[in-house]
Amino acid sequence: MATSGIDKSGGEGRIRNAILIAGPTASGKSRLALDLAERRGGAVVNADSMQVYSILDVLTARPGGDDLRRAPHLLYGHVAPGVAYSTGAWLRDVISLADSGRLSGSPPIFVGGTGLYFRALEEGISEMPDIPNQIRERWRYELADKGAEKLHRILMREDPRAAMMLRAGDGQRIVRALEVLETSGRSILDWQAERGKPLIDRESARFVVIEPDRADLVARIDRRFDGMIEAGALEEVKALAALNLDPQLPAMKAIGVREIQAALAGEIAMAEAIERAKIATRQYAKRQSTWFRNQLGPHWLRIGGADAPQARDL
RNA sequence: GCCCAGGUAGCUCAGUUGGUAGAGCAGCGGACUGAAAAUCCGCGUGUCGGUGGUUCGAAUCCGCCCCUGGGCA
Repeated sequence: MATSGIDKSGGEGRIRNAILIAGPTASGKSRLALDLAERRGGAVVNADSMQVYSILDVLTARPGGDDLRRAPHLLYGHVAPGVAYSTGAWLRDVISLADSGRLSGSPPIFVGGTGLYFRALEEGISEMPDIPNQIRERWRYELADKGAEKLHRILMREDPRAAMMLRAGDGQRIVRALEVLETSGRSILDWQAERGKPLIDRESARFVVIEPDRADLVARIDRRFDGMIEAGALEEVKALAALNLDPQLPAMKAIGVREIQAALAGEIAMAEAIERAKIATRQYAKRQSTWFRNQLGPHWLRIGGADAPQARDL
């Protein structure tokens, strides 16, 4: 019998009967997940890198109010914006949930737009060491100071195999390779070769990705952002700004934060800020769609088109 | 009505003395192994307002017309 729960007997996928729902921003995936959770009695688990942050209630379109009463929501808004969260941290949080038994009994529904999180769920992630803050800060400073090409040359000298896998302009990944090498004395390629263990049991899981019509999605994005402004996005950005956080932190890069801050500072008109945020959201949705189209395997059920996805279809 | 400044890519504009055009933004496609709402790579998508003329050749020069903005009436 295929009971829901955690398989601790080892190896393959400890989370059974999971339902994974991926989709670009504003595609209606949260609603779909909630409908499913109500029908099946499962918990909704966030798989979105920005909805984990508190304060950013409106701008990340995080479920709230009634939604939270209709079904349990896990890993939403549980991280302070001053924390530099990561894929690895998210995976650890999922493991804790699984170990605590909160994902058993009914199908856990993972929903979000962060492709890398779904990959980590499906394939696991290798256990690289945490990078000491001092090392991390130094390489980021070097990047800002000297530029990606210069760091790429350093990596070419220290770890030529890793350097050749990366573009000379891709500062973020170059820094990652350098800090892992310095911290562990091992190439990031060697770490990456040690695939982690899948967290979900593949056989009992269901994989769904929403692929909305592009023009339709653009219209939804515009409408939704206007709604965010009405729902208090400005106050939210003010509250975030009051924390005086490093603008490099992930939470500070949520779409709309930079744009609205610029408008509040009088650098640009609010209408301009809104337009820019809508554009940034469109571009983000496009990157998500590209990922889902090309990175998700054939076992993912692709739904969408003109009709809004319905829970009863699954 | 007259004078001036403009009409070139979806938008804002560049285009030297004539040789059928190019930047930024937008858009499109792609990559992605611990910042992923991040980071990076690739691609010009065009009746050069219209029409007649000069010329081997016109976005570039000339005439007329249309449109937009400003000024004078």
